[in-house]
Amino acid sequence: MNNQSLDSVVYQFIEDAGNATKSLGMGRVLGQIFAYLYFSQDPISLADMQDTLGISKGSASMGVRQLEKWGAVKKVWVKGDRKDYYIANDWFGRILKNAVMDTLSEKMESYASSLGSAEKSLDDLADGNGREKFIRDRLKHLGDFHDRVRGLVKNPLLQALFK
Amino acid sequence: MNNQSLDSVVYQFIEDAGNATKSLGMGRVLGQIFAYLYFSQDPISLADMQDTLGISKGSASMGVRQLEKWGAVKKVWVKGDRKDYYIANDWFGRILKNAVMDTLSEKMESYASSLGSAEKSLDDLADGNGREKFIRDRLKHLGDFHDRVRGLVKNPLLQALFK
DNA sequence: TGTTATGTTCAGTTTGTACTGAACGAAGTA
DNA sequence: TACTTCGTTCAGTACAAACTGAACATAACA
Repeated sequence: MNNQSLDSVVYQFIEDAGNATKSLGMGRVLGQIFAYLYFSQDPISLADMQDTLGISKGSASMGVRQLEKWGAVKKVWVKGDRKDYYIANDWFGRILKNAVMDTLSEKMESYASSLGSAEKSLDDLADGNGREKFIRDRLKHLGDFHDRVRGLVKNPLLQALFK
Repeated sequence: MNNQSLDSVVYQFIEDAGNATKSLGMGRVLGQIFAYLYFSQDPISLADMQDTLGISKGSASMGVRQLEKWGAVKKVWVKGDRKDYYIANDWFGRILKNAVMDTLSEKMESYASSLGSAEKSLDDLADGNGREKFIRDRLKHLGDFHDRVRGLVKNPLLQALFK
């Protein structure tokens, strides 16, 4: 019932959040920073993060910038202080959507490019024999699926679920 | 228009697929194996994979097992040969769903467990002061989001999109 | 203008993970 | 029963990604 045991609950959660983001391939510090801000009533400076989380200056700076890019945290001004302060955003649907889009959309482009150049190469050496036909069909089937996933992302039904 | 240039198209695609799965955090060999099988008309043995992809025995064995688990490849018997042969499944919707579920569902459980133990700890030291109330509220909000994501996965609407 | 306080960058280091390959097990063959 | 052929396992290795921290950039202040 004192602040220290309250802190220990928060610290535990920060650790869990760090493990979560790490296991998702986003690095440990992202989860740690966000959890720290999310359970803090007051804005937090980069120096606070370094001290509390035991991370380097560079990690704090880069981590917070990544989170800002996804709309997970917001910079706020504290009167009479030159430091940058941050608070957590709590609109998780939006945050998740931004993060997923950011990490996936450029990959989708890259896949489309691979598919396209494979098709083009096939066209150049078309001879209509059995194996070429087979490969062309499979490529087509894969391309169709790619398009469906692409459309799925823009599906208003799915968009609504993130509200 | 000969088999060699056809091969080079396929090899290029295998490389791209390997890069894709790697950048998604699934390891390079999964993409390579699947692409190889997907563009092969005949069943492929583990030895074939080692030779063609230049990977180790262990990688071929473990990779193919992972893909089998997700329903991405299927074991087939070739008459008069003791080796295991594999072919690619082409129902991508099902494969993607299986893979996502497999990698995400246990994580979701783990998150639920973190949330639960944090709530329990809070209950034990409840004093109703400002900070404890704040943390409890944020925890509740996070738990609600977790439940919504959980429900989203089972949403028949979303399920249908994977058909 | 010099000094202090802060944020950013990136080369170097650490850490974690995918992959390797030798040893083993299992199951067929002679 | 000994030998051969495959598939599996897992300790060790190699490699890539995350993190560090010192050097630098920027801006406030005296």
